[in-house]
Amino acid sequence: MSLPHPLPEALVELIAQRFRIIGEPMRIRLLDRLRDGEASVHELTEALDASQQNVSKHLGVLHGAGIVGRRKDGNRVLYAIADESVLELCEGVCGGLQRQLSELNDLLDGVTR
Amino acid sequence: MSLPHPLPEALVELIAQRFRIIGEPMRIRLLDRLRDGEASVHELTEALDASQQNVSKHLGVLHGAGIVGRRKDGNRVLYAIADESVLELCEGVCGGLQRQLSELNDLLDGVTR
DNA sequence: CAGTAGCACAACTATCTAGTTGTGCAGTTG
DNA sequence: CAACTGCACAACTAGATAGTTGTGCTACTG
Repeated sequence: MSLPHPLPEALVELIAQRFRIIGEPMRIRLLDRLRDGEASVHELTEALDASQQNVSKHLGVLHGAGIVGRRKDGNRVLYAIADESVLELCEGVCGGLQRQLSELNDLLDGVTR
Repeated sequence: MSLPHPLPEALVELIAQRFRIIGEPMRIRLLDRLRDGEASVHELTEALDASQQNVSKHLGVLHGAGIVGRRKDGNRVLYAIADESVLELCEGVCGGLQRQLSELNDLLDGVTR
């Protein structure tokens, strides 16, 4: 376990902010789509059936946090995942939820027996 | 990589919600304190210099999400971490931030040379 | 070059939620 | 038993932010 203890306040804020950034369904959807590879705002707009301004806004947040990278190509801007560890965090959440589910299942099994 | 792709919408919402729950500094602080072991609302209130109602409220959210467990002891209620994977998520964030920092450092090194 | 496409920024609004104030119930104690 | 402690719930407010509307700049094209 490499997590400092007690957590310094600055780190608490950083960690919390990071979670808040990815605690938004639209941003997770964007990241999920970007797993297929680099995409333009326009492509993402169509893929997610959202407005261009909205997609651009969310991508701005992800870019500001260093989670996605961006490059220009003519009048298009292409985004790609820059920080894969964010997907690992999603995996971690899924793992944790799975664990909780199976614990619940064990409980329910105990009840029905 | 065990993360489903594409992510089902229900899973997107679950993941996002999970991140939002821990995207709150006070909740991270509570979890950090609970790393020392089980504690009552009163103890947590004093440790974090917050109001009892506020602490109780946040603990309620964490408990609802299965992140902390709770047991009664007389007129005291004791909380403990029930889902350690949440701390692993924090570690993951720290690891990711560290990676970003060192990439930035590499960039700055390149500039100063 | 005029018109079009692509994108990010500004301004606005509705919604959500953290923090606060107030309250009442359960448990403890003298 | 009355007074106190501990805690969770309700109600309220201020602030943050997602989504939307509007806009203007850059790049492309016929």
